[in-house]
Amino acid sequence: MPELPEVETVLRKVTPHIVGRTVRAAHISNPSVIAHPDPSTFLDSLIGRRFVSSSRRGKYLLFHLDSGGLLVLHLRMTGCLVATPRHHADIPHTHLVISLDDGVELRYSDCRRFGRFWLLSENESDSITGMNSLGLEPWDPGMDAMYLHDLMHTSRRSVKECLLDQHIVAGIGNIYSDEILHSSGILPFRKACSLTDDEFMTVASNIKDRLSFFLEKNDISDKDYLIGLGKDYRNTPYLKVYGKGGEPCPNGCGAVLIKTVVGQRGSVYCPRCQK
DNA sequence: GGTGCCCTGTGG
DNA sequence: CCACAGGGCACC
Repeated sequence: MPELPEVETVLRKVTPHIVGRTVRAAHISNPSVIAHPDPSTFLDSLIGRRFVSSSRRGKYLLFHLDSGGLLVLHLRMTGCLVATPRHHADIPHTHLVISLDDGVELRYSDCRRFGRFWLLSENESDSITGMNSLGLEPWDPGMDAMYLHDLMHTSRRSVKECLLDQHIVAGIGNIYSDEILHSSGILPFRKACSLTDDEFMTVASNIKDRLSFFLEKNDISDKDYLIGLGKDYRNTPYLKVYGKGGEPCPNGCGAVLIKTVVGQRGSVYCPRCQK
């Protein structure tokens, strides 16, 4: 479920509760969310370590350990990460609980179990998470019209498929690709190679603009984050097209939004505003 | 590049 | 009941 703005929100809400804290214990109740064949090595590398910082790359969360190791998490569709007080009420589908030295518990729940944890030891080259082949971050200064042009102008894929391709720009998912393309006035099924230079510029600008907008809208208090179990993303009141097929275009153009499938993903667009 | 698959829950 | 869900991988 979560796309970049949601993952960044998870990072911001969880980080203050874990940095500086040491892992006292960890319990895996479902090893399928641990990417390593042997979860006990995962636990061995984690227990006793201190969290020194955290960061994000695309939709991956990175937790840096004092050992020089790196705990990596991808939430995929339904992953939720929350820091709770000790003895907080059980959260359904909890697969990993990391207990910290101040009593806080870092809990991972994931209904569909698509999410994954990895643990990279210091100096271990990362050939397992997929992070090393990610494209630029949306707000990287190099993520501009020329960058998109270079990676997309010979592609026979649709522009939407390219926006969803994490090797091009990291962090865009199905909701925000639709929002970006509506704001850009570009049909999702347009071939990427058909975009003009002006359109590449518009898309580059709207990627930054829309993701910034939704990141800001996702701001949430610690209390409400815990109540919502980290999945109350608060973007829905502000979505213009996603999930709104059959409704009037929010631009007031008079057309009705169309729901279709592009690149195997549900997609909504305005047949009048998007060319 | 297409397709299936990993899973569970929800809505039509 | 089936279709679908905000992700990404392995496999042709």
